[in-house]
Amino acid sequence: MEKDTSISEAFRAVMAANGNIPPKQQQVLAASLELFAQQGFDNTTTKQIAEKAGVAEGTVYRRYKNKDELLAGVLAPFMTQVLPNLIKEFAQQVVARPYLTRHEMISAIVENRLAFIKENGAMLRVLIREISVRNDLRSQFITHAGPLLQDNLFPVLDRLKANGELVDWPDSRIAQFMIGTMITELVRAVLLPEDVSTAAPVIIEFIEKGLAPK
Amino acid sequence: MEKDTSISEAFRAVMAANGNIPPKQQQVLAASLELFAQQGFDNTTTKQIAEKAGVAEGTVYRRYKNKDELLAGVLAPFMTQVLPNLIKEFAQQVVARPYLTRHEMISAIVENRLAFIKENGAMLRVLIREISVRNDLRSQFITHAGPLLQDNLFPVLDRLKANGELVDWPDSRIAQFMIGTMITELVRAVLLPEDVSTAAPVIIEFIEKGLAPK
Amino acid sequence: MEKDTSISEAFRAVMAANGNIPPKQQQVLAASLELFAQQGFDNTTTKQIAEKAGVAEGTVYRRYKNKDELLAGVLAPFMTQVLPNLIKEFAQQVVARPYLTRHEMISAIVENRLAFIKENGAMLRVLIREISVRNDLRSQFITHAGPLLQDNLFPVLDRLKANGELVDWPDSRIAQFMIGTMITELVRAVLLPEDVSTAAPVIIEFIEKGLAPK
Amino acid sequence: MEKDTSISEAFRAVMAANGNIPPKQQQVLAASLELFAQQGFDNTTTKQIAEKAGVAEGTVYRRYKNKDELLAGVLAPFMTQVLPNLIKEFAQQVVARPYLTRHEMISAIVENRLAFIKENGAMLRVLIREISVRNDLRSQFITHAGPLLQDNLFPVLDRLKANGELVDWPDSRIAQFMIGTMITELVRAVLLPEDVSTAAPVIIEFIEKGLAPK
DNA sequence: GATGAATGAGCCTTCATTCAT
DNA sequence: GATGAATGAAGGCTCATTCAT
Repeated sequence: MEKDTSISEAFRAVMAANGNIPPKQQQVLAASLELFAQQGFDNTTTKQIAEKAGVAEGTVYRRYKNKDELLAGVLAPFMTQVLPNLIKEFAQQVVARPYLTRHEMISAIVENRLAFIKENGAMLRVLIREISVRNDLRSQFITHAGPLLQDNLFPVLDRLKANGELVDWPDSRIAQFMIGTMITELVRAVLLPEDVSTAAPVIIEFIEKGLAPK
Repeated sequence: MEKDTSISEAFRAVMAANGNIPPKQQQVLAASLELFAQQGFDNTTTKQIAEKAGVAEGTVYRRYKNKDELLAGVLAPFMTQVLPNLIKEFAQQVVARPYLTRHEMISAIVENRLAFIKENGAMLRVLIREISVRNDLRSQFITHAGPLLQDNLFPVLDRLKANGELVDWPDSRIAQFMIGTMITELVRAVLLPEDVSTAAPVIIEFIEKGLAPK
Repeated sequence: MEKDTSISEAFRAVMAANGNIPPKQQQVLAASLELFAQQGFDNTTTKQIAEKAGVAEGTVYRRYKNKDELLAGVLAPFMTQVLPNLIKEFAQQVVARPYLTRHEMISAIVENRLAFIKENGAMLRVLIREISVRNDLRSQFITHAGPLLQDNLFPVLDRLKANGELVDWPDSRIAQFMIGTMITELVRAVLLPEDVSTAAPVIIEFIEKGLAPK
Repeated sequence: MEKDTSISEAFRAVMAANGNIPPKQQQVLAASLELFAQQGFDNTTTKQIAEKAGVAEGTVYRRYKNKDELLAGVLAPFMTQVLPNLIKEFAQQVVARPYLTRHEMISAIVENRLAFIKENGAMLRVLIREISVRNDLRSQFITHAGPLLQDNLFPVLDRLKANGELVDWPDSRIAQFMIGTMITELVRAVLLPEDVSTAAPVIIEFIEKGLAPK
């Protein structure tokens, strides 16, 4: 289950799916992601990208008109493909079970989403870093992620609340705690890179107890 | 308790305490912090800083040899003064009570630390953003924050664990959940800036339940 | 007498005569002329030329080694074919008449040369613009046009002068005034594009009177 | 009366009048004009300008945000200062005389305007070259020069026409012939640079006869 | 012959930094 | 100490040109 940490499976899958992206441009995207994650967008030069991708600098600009569009090109597939698939996949696992318990739901989310988060850590780090400073990205993210949660996660939460399985807080708050707690694992990986303990069980327990009804 | 979202009380206190920082340089620091938080370090020019500070560009360089030192100058007081004071203040509130409950501890942390986080949101955002990309800052942060937690928070956690008040997880994990959950409030403020609901009680309840022993 | 403002009859005739120019290259030449006239040589990219010509960028380079040769390819037929034919044609109209009047000569020149100038305005504009900056083009032009005038126009002028029909100025000066006055019509067309008044009679009158003997 | 052909008196006067243009920026303007005239705007690099002006490349951008504004900076004083002064100066010479002859008027125009044209040849060449390709410049020129002629030259022409001194053509046409004929001297200077004969008398005679009433 | 992806030199421009006043 | 004009290294980007298919 351990994947190449620099370029995620999901990313590669997206690029493969987009069969029309020529290989050199895929190398450019992959190199960009890696460098953006390591050094930040602003500290990465197009020359570095070209070198790491093994292409000329001009090639970087064949598909992407400028550096900003390159960033968009790196993040867009994540927002429009990876994220939606992920959340819908979750919904499918869960929506069919009428008597879902809190534990089952949270396990379903955490267990393979956590692997996903670690696997896509680079992309997530770039996304989070740039969202904090780019209004266009922020609103794009809200536009994409908001409805996804609203349509796929919130109905499940409401059902659990109705069944007395879940504390009666607004859905947005519950999502904040669930997602937030998972993301702390990303931060932990940055601050304590040597730590490799499997965190999933602990995280599941923390969220599960934290979200129990009073 | 007065809030100034751009330049925090704590920041001003530090600068005032450092009586040897001349007023123009304080303006430079304040302008830098604000601009770094709004636009990011890399997207902020020294010209913008000079303008907002009401000084000439050359003046920015009197005390700070270069832009990197200016960033250090903005963040260092936070790391070396604000953060230590904050944690030690917490320790004093808590260390004297032999039969501290989990609820009391978490309330003590959340209640005024949350206000602090919001108040110093700008600084924290700059810190978090730059830590993710600057190794020097990251190790500096770990060097400073690690021992502080080790010395002031972890003993308290150990005592609560010994009293059966707290789940038996490693201290670092407990800290991760506590601090992480609080920081989700920062993120929430960025993504949903219009939301102003008081989150403290909910956060306390979530952490408290989440960290209860099985 | 059909006008096509973008690609002149004369130009097409030249290209047709040069039977060895393949059609794609003719399209390239035509597109180049049009774009050079509209935007200037330097502001025209080979990509634009390729697009307008409906060929691939590489095809532009099959016959013309580089962009400069393309410019030469556009202007050369004008200099070596069109211009000589034009002047010789004029000479034939005029040389046979021993008692040519000033009016007859100037009418002969202006009347259909003016149509020619307007028709080939694009080419002339490119030529004039680039001559002012390219020494090779300038000397090439002088080499071609100088003898043509010398051989075909100047003898006629001399005869008229001998007959007391023409003011006794150096031939080069007389040519300057005749050609210059006609070219003002080009400039007028650029500055006042909406104006379409027939200028020929006025121009003939102006030159005719201006060149009368004292 | 011979002036430095590269940087005209008028240009220097304008810059001196604009007392607020610092010397380095004047050097930049002068170098730009010279290079634009010699090589054309597009073939001149900012590096060349900086070198010729004896400044760093960055200095070129202190006053002018980009290369286009530099071109505007070179030409604007000509359009807004030099040209108006020139035409008004002419009007003063001529407007007071109720019984002005055609010869007097044309002499007044040609005699020192011709010197001016040669003196400012560089600027005029840049202006003419760029007007043919830049719509903004063209309309700016029309906006400036049109009314100037309308207000200062045309009334004089009308008076002469009323007095039977001038052929009855539209003012714009008369202006076209007068100005056009003078500008042929510029072209002649480009094509026959070695020729230094004084052309003024011949030009005056040509225009004067050409514009005589029938 | 034709294509168009790829190249990379070189351009315009920005901006952290210096230093004479 | 303060100023801000000047610097020049370095970055983003363009586009004429090449060449494998």
